[in-house]
Amino acid sequence: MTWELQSDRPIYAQLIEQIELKICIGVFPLGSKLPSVRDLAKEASVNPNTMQKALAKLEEDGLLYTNRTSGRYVTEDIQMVKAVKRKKAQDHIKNFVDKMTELGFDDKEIVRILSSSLQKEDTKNE
Amino acid sequence: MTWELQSDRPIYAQLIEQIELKICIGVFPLGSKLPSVRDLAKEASVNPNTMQKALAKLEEDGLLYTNRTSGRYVTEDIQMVKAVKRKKAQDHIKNFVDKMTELGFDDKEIVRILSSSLQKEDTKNE
DNA sequence: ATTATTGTATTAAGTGCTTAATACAATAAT
DNA sequence: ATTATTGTATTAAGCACTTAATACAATAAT
Repeated sequence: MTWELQSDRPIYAQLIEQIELKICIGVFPLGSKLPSVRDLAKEASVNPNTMQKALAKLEEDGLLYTNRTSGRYVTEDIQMVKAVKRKKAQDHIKNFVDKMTELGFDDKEIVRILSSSLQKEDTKNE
Repeated sequence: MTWELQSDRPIYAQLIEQIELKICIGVFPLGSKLPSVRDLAKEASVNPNTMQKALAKLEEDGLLYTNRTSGRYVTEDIQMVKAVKRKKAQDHIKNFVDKMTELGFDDKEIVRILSSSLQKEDTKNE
């Protein structure tokens, strides 16, 4: 997985989400050391200040911590990471259901449409 | 339904989405006359210029048309409106599936989690 | 004919985000 | 001891978005 940044939302907010995701799925493992701010910024093709802004927020949330000049590390609190993953999934679900409900679909229709949509995807590789 | 604007994305983009939605679900019926730019801006608590920017884009897309000083109207092309609704639903589905897949859920899990999530909502009113 | 309403355009100011270019203190590496 | 790397902070500039205050032409309403 790489960095995918769009121009229609603040970059720092997208960085926060994507770093959270990388932690959740193990690209940045529990307790591991992160690349430096400057290296991460290069990787993502953003200004170091922008990356720093994102990292500061994640640190504030407890997902990262800093050893002054040794570098930045991912939390070792597995419960915290699991909670983040759970919250992300629930947010996606709520957002999806809200949007589909706005459009006029009821719960049964939402499940049916999603299922048939995934069904179609399956058949593409058969 | 009213206007729900957040500060983390351009307002004009949110206006476009919400006006499209209002057309899709009949708040602004096919062929009907829209309130004036100034009135819509008041309703949504935004600057007339911002509302104008959104309306201009919708007109460019063909969803609205203008009679120079008589006002602005919703298209009478029901197929176009249906297509917009279909696309919106598909976009929501793709976005949801992509996000959940990123998090590590496979197709079956996605359907199962969504179903059980909606199930829980049901039981709240029983 | 006059007035009010329509969409549209322009200019100026303020805000938040991003980049660029530095700089500094702490400490790991040599 | 010296050097390189770390996170962090500051200042200036540019950009897009938003608001505010106007103004204008066309035409519906009176």
